[in-house]
Amino acid sequence: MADPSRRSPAKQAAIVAAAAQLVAEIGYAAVTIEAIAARAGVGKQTIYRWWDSKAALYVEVYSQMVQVDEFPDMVDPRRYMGAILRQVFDLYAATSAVPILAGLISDAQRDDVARHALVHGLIGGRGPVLAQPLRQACRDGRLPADFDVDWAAEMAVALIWKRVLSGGALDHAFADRIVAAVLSGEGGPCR
Amino acid sequence: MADPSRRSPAKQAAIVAAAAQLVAEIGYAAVTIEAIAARAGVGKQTIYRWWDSKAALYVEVYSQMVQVDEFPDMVDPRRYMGAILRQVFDLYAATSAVPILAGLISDAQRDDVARHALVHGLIGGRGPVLAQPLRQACRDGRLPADFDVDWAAEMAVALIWKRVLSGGALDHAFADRIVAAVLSGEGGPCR
Amino acid sequence: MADPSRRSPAKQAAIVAAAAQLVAEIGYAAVTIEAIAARAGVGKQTIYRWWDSKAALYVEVYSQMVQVDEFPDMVDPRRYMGAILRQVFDLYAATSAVPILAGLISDAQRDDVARHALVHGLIGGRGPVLAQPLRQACRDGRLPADFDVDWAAEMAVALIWKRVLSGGALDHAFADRIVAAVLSGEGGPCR
Amino acid sequence: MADPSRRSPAKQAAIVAAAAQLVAEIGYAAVTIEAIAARAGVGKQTIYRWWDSKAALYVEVYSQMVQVDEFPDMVDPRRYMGAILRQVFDLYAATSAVPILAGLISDAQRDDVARHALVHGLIGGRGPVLAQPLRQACRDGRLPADFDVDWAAEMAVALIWKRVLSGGALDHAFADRIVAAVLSGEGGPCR
DNA sequence: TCGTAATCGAGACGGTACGTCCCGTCTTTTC
DNA sequence: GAAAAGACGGGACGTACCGTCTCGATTACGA
Repeated sequence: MADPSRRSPAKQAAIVAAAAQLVAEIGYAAVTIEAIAARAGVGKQTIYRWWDSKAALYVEVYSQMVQVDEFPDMVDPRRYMGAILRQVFDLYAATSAVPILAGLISDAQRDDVARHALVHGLIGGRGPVLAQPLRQACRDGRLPADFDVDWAAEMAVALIWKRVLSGGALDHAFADRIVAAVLSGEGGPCR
Repeated sequence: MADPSRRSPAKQAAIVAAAAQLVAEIGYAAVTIEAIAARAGVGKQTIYRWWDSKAALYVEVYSQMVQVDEFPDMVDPRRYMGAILRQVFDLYAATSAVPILAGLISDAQRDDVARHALVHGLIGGRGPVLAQPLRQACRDGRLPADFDVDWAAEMAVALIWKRVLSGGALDHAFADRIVAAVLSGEGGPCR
Repeated sequence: MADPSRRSPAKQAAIVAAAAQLVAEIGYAAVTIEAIAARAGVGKQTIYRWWDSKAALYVEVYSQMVQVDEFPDMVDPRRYMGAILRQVFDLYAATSAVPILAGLISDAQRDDVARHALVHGLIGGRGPVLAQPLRQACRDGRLPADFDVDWAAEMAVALIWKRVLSGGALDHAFADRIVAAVLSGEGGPCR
Repeated sequence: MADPSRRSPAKQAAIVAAAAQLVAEIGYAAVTIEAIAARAGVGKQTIYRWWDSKAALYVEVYSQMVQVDEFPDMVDPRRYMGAILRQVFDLYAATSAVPILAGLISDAQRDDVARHALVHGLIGGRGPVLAQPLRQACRDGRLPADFDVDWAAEMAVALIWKRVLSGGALDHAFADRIVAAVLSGEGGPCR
């Protein structure tokens, strides 16, 4: 879109904050660009200048919300993945990230930005966070060399999306179950 | 709503057919109730009389499309599940069921009918088709007594939804992978 | 429409009564044929069989309501006309005739039956009741031979319609004023 | 409603013009807001933003159409009133004002804007144009001090409405008759 | 210190679809 | 075999937002 360097940081923050508030208050589906603009004290055009759509804006809101910044040690893949997932789920519990993620998965059926974000890992693929460390572990022998990292990542993402979409619990127990399902069968040798 | 016995079967079929055609032609998101009514040669009200929303209508379209009517033998849970999934995926390949299912999962975030249908397995949960036979197998000893059928079903559904939503392949190979992931880890070959 | 002799008098009465009730309760504009049918315990078709439209039905309701049956002596045109008008206004006060008449005048702009009824005196022209006796009075010399009966009738009707439409008072004082306005100027010689 | 200073004069004119055309072509009752919007090349909402209803819009159309701008001398009330009425009737003959006025009187039975406009003389009451000069004439002695201006105005309006509603002629002869009926009886030639 | 340009709020605008209402006709079912 | 009950095609309603487009008021900067 427009040159992001020209974004007024204050306005941008106000918009993102307004968007986050509104999801919490009325839910993703009920939020309109007009409402965000009004809440942020900003013209509609100012939003459209920087984001193509509601979904595009919420991709940014989501990624600011769910910022994994402390990466655990990658000694044991199981431990690592569990730690990451628990951290993410804690963020989910503390923010409105889950309804946003649900809204984005939903919007991905009609919005290109959301679709692209989901498919290309900004959100769902969790490429940098999930897949790469596992790939490294394979190379290092902490996972079998033929371990199918992509499949593991797909399973994890699938399980998370499913609960996000259907309102299931996203707690530590679920995190452990995901790790078990994704790493135990094939991961046996790692033990 | 209204007394279902007064529903005109011809109209109902015309509406469902029009809805199915339109998804195939322009995609779920682009379909409007008005377009369905026009295509079916029907007043808009005739649609609203019997269905609360586009999603409610497509729940019916979907379940007519994906009618599993030949149930394989339940001797081996693995074989059974694989057979069921392959059958469903064949129906998916032959119809517009996948975009509809994606649309419904999407709409479930804003439409109660779709949400209810999804949660209660009429569509995706595959409750009767997937879970019950597995439960039976546990009771019969063909699966370990402590096999977690609900978790197995959730995994299967999650994997399918994920591919439906992100446009991944839904072929026999995928069916086999689901079976492996869902039944091998805990179950082993029925011990 | 259909042969009126085949009307079931009971149903017809029920329909007319329901129509009268409904005007009193919710006003002419808000009444629908469906509501009348429901209230009368009758199918919509039964109403349409006998009347072309809501307006056509209310023409009948109105004329049953405002039935002038006691005609005063026609010795003095002024007295006669005053008596007639007072009688009509008393009926107006006792029934829902005024809102019905207002509704009919209104509907006459889009309903042929109402327009015809208004123009041809069933309601407004008051031909039989107003004009003819005056015409007779001219012939008898109780009014000047060149007295313009049509103009007198038009004035009377105009004044009544105006108050009916704009919600003005329709009382005995108004009746007297009409008589004065319509008969005094020209009627001088009658005195 | 909205801030009138933001109204686009061009759109507003286009809408009013479209409305005027359509009455002329298909009659007041058959005109729909949708048709006006389409004809004016305007979104429906743009009409609803500035007018509450079809009637509200036509109040404006009518008052633009029937703009009395040359006021005759008020020396002789009879002459004055006759001149005004002839002027108005000439405008009626030259425009679609009569069907609009009929439609508005009709709509006043179900639309508050039309009712208010009619009652408060913006349209039919002709309050400022008819009543005030007569009132002045009373004060100046050109009419008897006890001349009932309100009644005179009511009679004039009533007669006009009646012909408007029932399609009677609105010509100079009618204008003269109104003047005669309204001013001669009580007033005599200003005595 | 001031013009002058860019920026931005506010929201009007054309447009699309919504879900509702009621019309007048047609169909089914019940008595 | 008539008529209640109400489904039906149709058309307009008034509303909600979309994404684009003016408009002034407000800044912010170069002269």
